Amino acid sequence: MDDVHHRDKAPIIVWFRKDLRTDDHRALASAAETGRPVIPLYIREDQAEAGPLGEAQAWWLHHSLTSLADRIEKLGSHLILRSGDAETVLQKLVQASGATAIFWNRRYDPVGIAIDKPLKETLSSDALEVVSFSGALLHEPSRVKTKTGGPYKVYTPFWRAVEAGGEPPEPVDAPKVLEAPARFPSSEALADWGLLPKRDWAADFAERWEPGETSAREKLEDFTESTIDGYRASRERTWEAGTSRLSPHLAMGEISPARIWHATRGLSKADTADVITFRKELVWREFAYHLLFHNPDMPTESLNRKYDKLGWTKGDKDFDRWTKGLTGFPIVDAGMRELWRYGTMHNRVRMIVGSFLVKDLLIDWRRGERWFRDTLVDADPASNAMNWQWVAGCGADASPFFRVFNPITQGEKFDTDGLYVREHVPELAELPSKWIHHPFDAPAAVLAKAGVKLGDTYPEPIVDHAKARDRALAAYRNIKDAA
DNA sequence: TTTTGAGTTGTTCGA
DNA sequence: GTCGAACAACTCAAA
Repeated sequence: MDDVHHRDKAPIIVWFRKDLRTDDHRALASAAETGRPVIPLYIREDQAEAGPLGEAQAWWLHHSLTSLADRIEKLGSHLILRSGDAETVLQKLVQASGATAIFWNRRYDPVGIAIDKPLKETLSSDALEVVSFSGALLHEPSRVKTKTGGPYKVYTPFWRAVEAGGEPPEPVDAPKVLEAPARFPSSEALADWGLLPKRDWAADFAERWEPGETSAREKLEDFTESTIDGYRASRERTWEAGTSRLSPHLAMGEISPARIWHATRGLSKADTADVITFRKELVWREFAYHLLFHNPDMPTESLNRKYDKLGWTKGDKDFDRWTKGLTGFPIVDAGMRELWRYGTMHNRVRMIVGSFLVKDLLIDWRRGERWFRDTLVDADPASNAMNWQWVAGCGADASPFFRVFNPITQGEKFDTDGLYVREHVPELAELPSKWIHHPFDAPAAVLAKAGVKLGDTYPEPIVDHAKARDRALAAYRNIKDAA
C-alpha cells in the first residue's frame, strides 16, 4: 500500500460538541462524502462552558449521547467518548487512529471560541487537516451588520436585516452510511461519566421530554403541521402546549436552526402571522448569539454598566423561597415548581418570575441567570443571558424600567382559569378561579372550603407587590439620576 | 453631521 | 367595564 493510497483511506475524526445530530451536520456530511473512514468523537471537556454544565442539562446530555451513539451505530460506525482537555484528547486519538483530518462544526459562545481558535492553529499541520463548518446558527454572526458595519443592538432592525439578507443555507441530509475504520479506538463508558443525578430528581423529566434527534424531528413535524396554527396567541396560554418545545433540542444541537427555518418556509402557510411569529422567535435565538459574539461578557456583566449601581439586595432568604416556589404568589410558584420538576418553564411565566426576582425582590439578575442555567434543560448561554438582561432592564433593547409585571394580573391574563397553577401548586387546586392568583385576598370561608391555610399549607406572600413595585421604581429612578 | 422615527412580551390612573 | 395617556428619557439605525 503506497503512501498516497494510505492517506486516501486515513480516517477523519468528526468531533461532536453541542451538535448531537446526524442531520444537517456539515462536518459529518463532508467527512462521509469523502468515502474515508469516520471516527465520531465526543469529548467531555474540562471547561467548555461559562461555568459547569447545569445538572438538568447533564441529564439531557446523557440521553442525547445515548441517542446519537445509536444513530451512529446504525450508520455503521461507533461513537467514541473521551474526557479531558480537547487538545490532549485529539492529539492522542490522532496518534492512535492514524487520522489525518479533524472536522467539526463551529461554536459561537466565548468559551468555545477561546478553545477552538487556538486549537485549530495548534493542530493544523501538513499531516493533519483541521476543517470547521457552520450549522449552529442560521447565519455566521459576522455576516449580519448595520449599514455602518457594526453589530445590532435592537431586535427589529436585526430581524429586518436577517430577512433582507436572503435565506440561510439549505440543510444537508444525514449520511446514509459511515465507513468504519479498520479498528476503533477505545472509548470511555457513558455510565461512568455520572451525568445522571445521584438522587433521581429527574424522574419526571422523562414524562415531558425525550432527548435525541429523532424526537426533535417528530416535534418539528407535529408543530409545523398543527400546533403552529394559532401560535401567535396560543404560545401565551400557560396551560396549553402551544409552543414548539424545540428549545432543549436546539440547545444541544439535536436539530439545526436551518432545518427548522426551512421546514416553516416550505409550508403553504409560510407567510401567515403565526408562522412569521415563530420564525421571529428563531431569529431571537440568532440575535442572542449576535449579542454574545460582540459582548463576550454578557452572561456576567450588565451590557449597560450603570445598572451595577442599582443596589441589588442579596436577599438570600427571598432567593431561596423563589427557587423553591414558595413566594406566596401562585403564578410565580407554579413556574418555579414547573422548572424544578420538568426542567422547563413556559415562556410567558419565565418573564413573570424574572420580573418578580429582579423588580419585586430587587435581586441581581445574575443570580436568576445562574439558577436557570442549572435547572433548565434548554439552558443556552446566549438566550439565557440576553433574556435576563432584558427583564432587568440593563440589556439590549431592554424592558423599560417602569415595566413591572404584576403577578396577579399576569396570572389572570395568561392562566385565566388557573389550570397552570392547579397543576403545579396542587395545594391551591380547590380554590375558585376568582381567587387562585391571589389567595391572600380571599375570604376566610373560601380558603377554608378549599383546604388552604395561609402560612401553613401555602405561604403568605413574601412581599407586598404594590410596595415592592414602588421600591423598584425608586431604585431604577435613582440610577438614572446617578448616571 | 444631523435629523428623524422608532423601540418583544406592562401597569395604573383617571375620565 | 373600557379606553387612552402617562410612565422617562435615551439610544439606535438609517436616511
